[in-house]
Order: sequence, then structure tokens, then C-alpha cells
Amino acid sequence: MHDEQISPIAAAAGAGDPTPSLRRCIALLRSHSSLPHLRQTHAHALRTGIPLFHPLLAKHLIFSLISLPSPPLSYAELLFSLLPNPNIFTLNTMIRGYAESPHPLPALLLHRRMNAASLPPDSHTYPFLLKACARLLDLRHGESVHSLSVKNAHTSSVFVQNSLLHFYGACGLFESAHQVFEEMPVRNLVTWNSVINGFALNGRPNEALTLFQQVLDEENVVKPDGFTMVSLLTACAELGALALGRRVHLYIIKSGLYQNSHIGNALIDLYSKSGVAVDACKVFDEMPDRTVVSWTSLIVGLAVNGFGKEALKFFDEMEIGKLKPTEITLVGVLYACSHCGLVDQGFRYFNQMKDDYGIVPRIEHYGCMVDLLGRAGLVNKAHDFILNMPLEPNAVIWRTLLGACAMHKRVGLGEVAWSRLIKLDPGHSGDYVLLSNLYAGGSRWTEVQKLRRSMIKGGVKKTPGHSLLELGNKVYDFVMGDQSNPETDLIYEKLEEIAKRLRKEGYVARTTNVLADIQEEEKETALCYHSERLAIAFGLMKSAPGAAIRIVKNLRVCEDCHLAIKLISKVYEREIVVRDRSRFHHFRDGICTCKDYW
DNA sequence: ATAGGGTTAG
Repeated sequence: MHDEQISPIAAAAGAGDPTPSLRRCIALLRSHSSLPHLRQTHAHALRTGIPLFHPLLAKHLIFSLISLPSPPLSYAELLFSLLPNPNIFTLNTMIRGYAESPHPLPALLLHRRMNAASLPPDSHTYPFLLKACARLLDLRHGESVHSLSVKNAHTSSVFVQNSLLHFYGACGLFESAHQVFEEMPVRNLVTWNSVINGFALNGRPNEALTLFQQVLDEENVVKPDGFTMVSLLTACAELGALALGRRVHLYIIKSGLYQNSHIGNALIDLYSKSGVAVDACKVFDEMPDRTVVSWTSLIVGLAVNGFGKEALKFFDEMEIGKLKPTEITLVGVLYACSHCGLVDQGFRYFNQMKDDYGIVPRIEHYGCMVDLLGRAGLVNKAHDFILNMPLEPNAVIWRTLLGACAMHKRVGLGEVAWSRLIKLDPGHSGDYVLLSNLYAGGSRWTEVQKLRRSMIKGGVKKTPGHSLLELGNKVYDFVMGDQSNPETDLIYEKLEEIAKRLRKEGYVARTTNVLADIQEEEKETALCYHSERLAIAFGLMKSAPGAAIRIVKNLRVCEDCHLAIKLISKVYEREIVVRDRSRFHHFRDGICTCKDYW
């Protein structure tokens, strides 16, 4: 139909029937995959007398250009603008080009122009448009594309449905994604992967894993692949769901997918984020194809688990293997130095990174250096470093300094950092908590009260702390003061018992940090009900004696809980692994691997 | 011609 539309122009250009030379040019355009070749063919076509914007030539040339690995958009745009009546094929090609480019917005503008010209999309248009919407996180436009596809009765295509699924997942509307999924009569592998990934990306790992069980039930229809595995492993890693992750790992081995390097990287990440660095190393050793990402994941993983020196050893080995580190690798390296107090070595890496690896330090690297100095107690040096850095310090930089001040009880400098933070990122509840702890640590109760009032007045709400605990096949979520667990009464009884036994060991609650819990008035009770305590109590009740207890917490562990957990590990003879917001704590026999420094 | 993936300072 659209070819008919353009045929008058084609006829005017002398191309009602492609001439043999035009046909040869088109064949050449279709077979070549490099820009110079395409340019050459284009020039050749013009030399043999084919008009500059011959529609057939333009259509194939634009298609070939957009299909190049990094498409020369301006060249395609020029040709496109010369076409008086672009057909739907060429429009789709241009929309695809924009949708896949670093700046997808023009794809949506082109869609608006099509709307204005009452040119309806065909079933191929929607996936490109939805891809652009997904990448731009443009929910409104995406939803309008959805209703348009319904209106034009184009939703029966699996491609359109999968694109909708992916779009909703990418924009965080996993429920809408799931609804599209539920209504699909035919589902292929991409369908399953998109819906699983939609849940995995949006912090719903339990749903992702449930869906995986469903695919396995339908194994004869759809067989999960590497993409599925990476999504699942990512979901498990986020939860610290080690047992579930191990089951996925078994499936990977059984199904012969273990050679896939992306899966290997995801496994390294899973074991690192679950606090089993040994297994992360084992996966790394057994990987047939290690990429920079594999090395980087392992280095970061070792560093967060407190094995900074081992992390640096791997970095040296990587250099010997002539593998070029990325900027992320260097973040890992500096992170390792900072968590192990290796100040001088950290500075050596930092000062050499441009010369040795051609990597110009980014704000993240400067952040590591502030952390490195701050953790080591050199808070004034950290402040000087911030004042002299060539990049504009952001909120994270000042927050790092504030954290160091809280750690080393430096009220004056902490207030300097705070004054920057309320301008750069007002209303960040974590900053209030840090400053409050700093004041409380110095017994500055008036300031604490003032801060508390301004927090209430400004409507700043503390992020509720919650802890995850994996038992059997399930991951349990505990929130402070939570009563939703059917065994709440038993948990609270257990907490009583724990409190009694700890007191016998000479435990006294440290209530200085409790002021963070703005609404809670009874300090000591509040401490006992911190989410990690609930999770540990439940873990002690439900797991076999001597079994390790693993907790993942969304915030940092408070000083009092840290002390209590150390004692619990001793009294109950349990290894307790807590993944903090920023690092790992491995408690065993009354000691923590962070050396009380976090 | 049409859909999907991993590592990043606090």
C-alpha cells in the first residue's frame, strides 16, 4: 500500500521498474556491512545516473546504515529528510535507529509526526517505540503507545506483547508487566525472561523465582537459557538468598550453561553478596572465559567481604595478564584499600591510574579517597582533599565525610559537611541519622532535640530498616516492630530469652544511637526490636543448632546491635553473617571481621 | 525488518 503511495515519485525518478544497475546497487547495499562500503556504493549509484533520493535506493541505504554496529545517524537523517513521502518501512527503520541510539528521544518525536500526519504504525513500529520509551523511562508515552496498539488491533503479535512486558518492567511497573504476561495466550522464551527480569530488577526476587519454577514445569515448551539464569542469580544476590542461588547454580550445571561467562560473573556476584567469598573464588577459578567484568566482580566481592589484600593480589595478577582494568575495577581497588586501612597504597593507585591505565579519576574515585582518609581517622585531611579536588563535590562526597566524622566523633567538621548536605540533598533521612548519632555520641542533647524537631517539621521520614533471612526455600522479611509473622509471639519470647542470656554476659545496651528511631520512645526496647534482632531470633528458633545464620539488611547495623550480635554468636555458638548497606560482618565467637570499624 | 542479560564510592 505504501509502495503504491510512493510510486508516482518513483516513476518520476525513472524507477517504476528497478533498472539492472539499481538492482545491482541494492544487492551491494544489502551485502555490505561497513560504512565505507555503503558510501562507495552510494557514490557509484549516483555516478551511474540513479537520482540522489531515489526512493528504493534511499530505503535500502537507510536500512543498511541503521543496521551498522554504530549507525551514522546524521547520514541516515539527511537521506531521510530528502524523501518526500517516506513509507512505513523507512519510518520504522529510522525509529529503530533512534531507539537504539544513545539519545532515543527523536524516535518519539517521529512518532508524534506520524500521528500528526495520520500515518498509522504497523505491527513492527510498536516494539521500536516501546524500546525508546523503556530506555527513556517515558511511562506516559509508553502507555499511549500501548493504547494505540490496542486501538489498532496490533496487540496479537508476540513481539508487541513482549515489548510491552519489557517496557513496563523497565519503568518499574512490574504489576502491569505481569498483567500483560497473564493475558498472553502464547509465551516464548523472551516472554518468560522479560517477566522474570521485570520482577528481578524491581526488588521482587520471590516472584521472579516463583515464575522460574513455573517455566521449569513447562520445560517441554520453553527451556530457560543464560538470560534467565542471570536474572535469577541477580535476584538471589540482591536477597542474599544463598540456598536458592545454589539451586539455580545446580540447574546451570545440569543444563550445561556453566560455560557462559555472563552466568559466571553473576555467580561470582551471588556468592560475594552472600558472604561466601570462597565460593566466588571457586567459580572464578573454574570459568573458561574470564573477562574484565569477572575480575572486577571478584575484586569488589573480596573487598566488601573484608579480604582487601587478596583483592589487591588479584588486581596485580590481572595486570600481569595484560588485561586492561576499567574505571569500575579501580573503584574496587580503592574500595579494598579503604576497607583495610591501606592509605598509602590507595594513594599510589589513585595517583597512578591516569598514567598506568589511562583512566581519569571520576567522582566515584574521589569518593573512595575521602572514605579512605576518613575511615583512617584523617578527617581533616579528608576535608582538605575535598576542598582541593578538581570536580565539584556532590552529596555523596559530603555524606562520606559526615560518616567519617560520626565514626570519629568530630562534631565541628561534621557540621561543615552537614551544612553542604542540606543544600545539595535536603531531606535525606540517612544524613539526619548520622548527625543525630554524632551529637548523641558527644552528649549534645539540645542539638539532638532540635534536629529531631526539624526532621518532623520537614516531613523527613527515616527509611524503615528491614532484614531478610533465608530459611529452607523461603526468604523472610523482618521490619522493626513487625507483627505480621504468624509466630510473632514466639519471636518476642525468644528475644526475651536472648536478652536474659546476654545480660548474664554483662551486656548493657548502648542507647546513644537509638535517637535515630524518631518515633520510638522506649530506647532499650526499641533496640531489641531492630529488624536484624527479629531475624536472628527467628533464625535461632528455626534452624539446626550450629548452622550459620545469614542476614541481609538495607541499612547499616547500629552500634548496639553490633555488640549484641557479637555476644549472641558466642553465647549461642553460631556463625552469624550480616550484609550491611555497605559491607559484611562475619560474627563468630564474639568477634566480628570488621574489627568494630564500619 | 519487529522483543530480553552481568560489575560501580556512602
